[in-house]
This record gives sequence, structure tokens and C-alpha cells, in this order.
Amino acid sequence: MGRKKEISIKLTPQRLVIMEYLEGNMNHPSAADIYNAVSKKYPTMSFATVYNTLETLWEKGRLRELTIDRGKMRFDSNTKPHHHLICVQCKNITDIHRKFALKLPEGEQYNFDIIGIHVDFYGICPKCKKEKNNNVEVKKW
Amino acid sequence: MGRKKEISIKLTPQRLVIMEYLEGNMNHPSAADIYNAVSKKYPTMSFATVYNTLETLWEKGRLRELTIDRGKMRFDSNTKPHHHLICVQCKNITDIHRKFALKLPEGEQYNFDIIGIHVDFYGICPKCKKEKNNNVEVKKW
DNA sequence: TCTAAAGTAAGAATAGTTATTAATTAAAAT
DNA sequence: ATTTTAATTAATAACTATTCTTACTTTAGA
Ligand SMILES: [Mn+2]
Ligand SMILES: [Mn+2]
Ligand SMILES: [Zn+2]
Ligand SMILES: [Zn+2]
Repeated sequence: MGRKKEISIKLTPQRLVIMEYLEGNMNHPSAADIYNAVSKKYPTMSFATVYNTLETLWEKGRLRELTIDRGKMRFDSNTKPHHHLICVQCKNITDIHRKFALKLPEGEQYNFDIIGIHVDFYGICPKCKKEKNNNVEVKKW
Repeated sequence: MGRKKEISIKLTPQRLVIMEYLEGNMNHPSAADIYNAVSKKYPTMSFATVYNTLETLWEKGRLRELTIDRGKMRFDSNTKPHHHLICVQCKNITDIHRKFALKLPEGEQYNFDIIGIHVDFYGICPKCKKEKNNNVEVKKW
């Protein structure tokens, strides 16, 4: 199942600082999150380089792209198969590593070659439950 | 579980033609898909009206918004709880109505109020498997 | 029928992402 | 160690999807 390709890319300082930031990062950052963080360590970093590096890492199987968040991509350096718990209010994303028994129903219309299964749990996280602006409005999920 | 609110909105011709297009539509169209289709029946339709109507229908619980597709929202007029089978090549989305037994692991960090669970199966659909440009490149999933 | 609140259309504005290109650089070849 | 070259970077333009603004129009209730 592991389609991990050889990681043979030029090791530029820009790529190294981005990879260091992503290593073990559990926050599922957006491209802007990554740019803001790595700019501190490497001030001439450009947005294009962040996107290029993310693309390269994805191609090499070192990164997962999440389409969970409305309007922007989120990136996941945890490439082990896992699922997510998403707070619809603060958009926090938590990993769930339990494996679920999920089988497609039989049927000709389902004759897919399956390459991945993602389970998304949507809800309100404990932190958001506590806050006063709790019931203001939960928009868009 | 059904938080279906009263559908009390002004019945404008624009809304009626959009609702008619969505009624029973299994294609999970984007806003542009909807605009292109309803413009034929109602040529002065504007993009803003499409977005406004989709927003209203969503607020009334008559529409589900899918974040499955990179870069653009897809809309689902089937509001019954169900899951999806997504072709990573042609981006076709098929409904799966089987209900799966999915429980969050116990643990304080998982103390969410769960409001929805979505399972996404990713793969290559039968049609795309047949086509010659099959192995050109499967980008982005 | 009258009125007020709500909705529409056109287009400007914004956000996120991708494309372009000249200059730079990592790493392979000598 | 130097040269070579193909890959990478930074700046910024372009693009796509979505949201905002505003003057005008319309629905639905009084
Ligand atoms: Mn994750
Ligand atoms: Mn569906
Ligand atoms: Zn939260
Ligand atoms: Zn397909």
C-alpha cells in the first residue's frame, strides 16, 4: 500500500526550513500559516516557494492535502492513513488514528478502484463550547 | 435529529428556477454549473443571485455544501445523511447511502458535540479507467 | 392598493492559488 | 576544485471562485 517514492529533491535552505516547520506539525496549516511561520526564520521566503515546495512534497508522497476547509487548502504532514475531527467554529482539525471497517456497497456503479478513504467528524470542540460567543452563529459547515 | 427549519422565503422566479434545477439533481454541481444551467431558462440571472440563493437554501437546511473539490464549492440538494464516492480524475461525485457504524474514540480531547459525519471514498471511476488518457497523470486528491 | 422589507443585477473587490520569467544555486560532471 | 546545467527562487502578474456594494425592483402582508 505504501506508494512512498524516493525523496530525491534539491535540498535548498528554503525547502529545509519549510520541511522543518511541517515535521511533526499537528495543526494542519494553510499555505498562509506556513508562509507566516517560515518567514520569521527565512525572511526572503516567497509565497511561490511555499506553494512550489508543498507541491513537490505532495508529489513525493510526503504531504497530504486536505480540502476540508472552505476556500483554502490545508496541509497535513502526517501521511499515515488517518481521519479527522473538525470544529466547525474555530476550524481546528484533530487527527483520529482509529481504523474503521468501511466497505463500499456492491454494485456496478460502484466499480471504482479505491485509493483512499477519509472520515470527517464535524462538531464543536470543547474550547468553543465554553466560550460566550458560542451561540452567536455557527456558519458554514 | 432533523433540524429542518420552516422554508419561509420569498418565492421569486430566480429562486424557483434554481430550486427546480437542484431538485433531484445528483451531480453535486458547482455554483458555475448552476449558473450556466439556469441562465438558459432565465437569461438575466446573475451570479450573485445564484450565490445568495444557495446561501439561503443552506441556512434553511435544504442544501449541503461539499468541500470535497479543490478550489471550488460543490452543492448537494440531497440533505439526507449520506456519504460520497469521488473520482479523483473527473471529479464525479456519487452518493453512497449505506450507514456506517462510526464512533469517536473515547478521550477528553475528543469531547466534541458531533453534528455530522462524512465518509469520502476516493478512487478512479469505471469511465475514467476505460479512457486512454488514464495514466497521463492523476493530479491532486 | 400600499408599503416595507427583502431580493436582484451589475460589477467592483477580495482571497487563495497558479503562471511567468530573469536571476540564482545545488549538485552532477569534468 | 572548477565548470556546467538543470532545477529552484523571488517578484509579481494573472487567474478563479466567492463575497461585497449599491441602486433598483419585487414579493407578500397589512
Ligand atoms: Mn491529520
Ligand atoms: Mn451527495
Ligand atoms: Zn473550536
Ligand atoms: Zn472519473
